[in-house]
Amino acid sequence: MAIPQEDAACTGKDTMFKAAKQTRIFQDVVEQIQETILAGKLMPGEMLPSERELKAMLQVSRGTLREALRVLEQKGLIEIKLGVGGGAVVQDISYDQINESLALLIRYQKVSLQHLTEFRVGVEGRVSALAAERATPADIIHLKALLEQARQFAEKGRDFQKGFVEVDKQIHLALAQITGNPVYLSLHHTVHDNIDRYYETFLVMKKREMEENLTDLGDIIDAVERKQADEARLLAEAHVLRFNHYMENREK
Amino acid sequence: MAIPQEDAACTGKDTMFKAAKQTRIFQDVVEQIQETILAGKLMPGEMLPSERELKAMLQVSRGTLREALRVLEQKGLIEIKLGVGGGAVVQDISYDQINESLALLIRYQKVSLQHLTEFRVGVEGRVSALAAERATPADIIHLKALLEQARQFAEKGRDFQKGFVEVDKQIHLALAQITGNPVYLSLHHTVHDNIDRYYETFLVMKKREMEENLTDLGDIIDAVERKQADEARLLAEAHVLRFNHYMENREK
DNA sequence: ACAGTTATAATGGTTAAACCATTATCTCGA
DNA sequence: TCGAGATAATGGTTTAACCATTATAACTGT
Repeated sequence: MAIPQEDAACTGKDTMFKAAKQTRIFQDVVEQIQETILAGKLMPGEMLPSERELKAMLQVSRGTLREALRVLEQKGLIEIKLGVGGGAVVQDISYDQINESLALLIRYQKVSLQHLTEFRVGVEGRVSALAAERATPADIIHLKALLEQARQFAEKGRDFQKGFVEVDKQIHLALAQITGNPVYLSLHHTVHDNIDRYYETFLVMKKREMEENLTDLGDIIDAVERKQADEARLLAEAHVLRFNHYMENREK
Repeated sequence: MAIPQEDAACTGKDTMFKAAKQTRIFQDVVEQIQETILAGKLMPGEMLPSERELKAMLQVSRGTLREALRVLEQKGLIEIKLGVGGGAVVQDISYDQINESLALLIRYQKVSLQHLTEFRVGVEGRVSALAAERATPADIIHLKALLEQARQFAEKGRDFQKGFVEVDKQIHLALAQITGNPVYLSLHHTVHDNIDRYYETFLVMKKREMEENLTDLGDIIDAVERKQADEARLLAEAHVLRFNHYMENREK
């Protein structure tokens, strides 16, 4: 089922009419190049013509063309390389743009850690439940391998906290992948790119807490293996809350 | 609890070092202006100096300055107005940028309607559960007023489908607001800006289906009023699924 | 023949000055 | 008083030149 597309310029509601004439030529250039990329005529990794060629093709000045390229770069559609053989390279879509948007929301202080954590509780719960319904035997093997890595970090004690936290993250990533839903994958990156700086600053886990957390993860994976969606959801929710709790306790 | 901030330029992981010297002057201009805005020295609605003044203040050429302004505009931090008294106006943060990012993901065909709906099921379930825990008497009154509007549309029949769907959306928005978590508010807008075009294209509800849906909404609001979080969650999940079902049935 | 060095040229980054298009405001006349 | 036109400030565009970076070619010494 294909999603009905719409001119990317108007993502809002009043799509009935667009401005009769937009005086901004660079916008037109942005749209032309963007459509070319999104239509698949330019694949990730391929290069656009050089600025001097493009300006001739599009019949605009170099300044105008460069303003258009800045917009496309900011959208994450292209990346510019310097020097001979340089130029605009088409990028594969990534989470960077969404992440930066959320980062701006945070910096505008519309979103606090508490908000982000509360949201994460819901997402991880849902992800774990879906994973429980969909995990293949191969997925379970992968999860258990990650769990074993986590166990080794945990038993080595607090000096290996960083490694432990990293594996913890990978387990949640693996669960998101098991859902097969790219929205959860995107959110995983977005949330962690914006929440990890916290962990690096405030999170300090004792060995006992790592083991506690390890038990959480083991229980979640166990519930997933037994395909107990609701149980997995509740365990994951509690796990995220507990994880966050370590941080809040340290802070004061 | 304040979120530890980080240079906006590097949202990624390897924040240990940044490029020793970035040759791009306009990036520096972007950062200077962005920091000024995010630090609150320029509030939404206020204007930046004119391009000719700015270029003098920043000691850069107008072309370079304009490339920086294009980036800031694309980030949603400023908006440019034409004519006398025109210029760059600082914008309040909005969901537009996140929405556009998601729209790009969809157009890159990484996200389908099925994915989006599945995600929405989880979110609306969680939102309803949180709303059940937090709704004030005033919130309940507001919800019931919206429900009454929906009832009136439903009883007038299919010619008022558009109005009915609109009120349905407002109810979900109200629930998101009750959670008090701006992340859910942002997601509501993002999901709907990207899913509504579907409804406009494929959704056709008979009077009976509208009444069915009305019952759903009534049950959810009832569960919220009785503070039955789990019940509200299950009802909301079923509601979104059913809503989506109307569309899929029509499509074939 | 090879390795290291230098020169070349293509490409993005920047500057400057001029002109065009839009629009708020002022001025003037009916 | 009000409308029409003039004025000027502001963003949008063009041009042409130069700077900075870098892949490649040419060169040079061993």
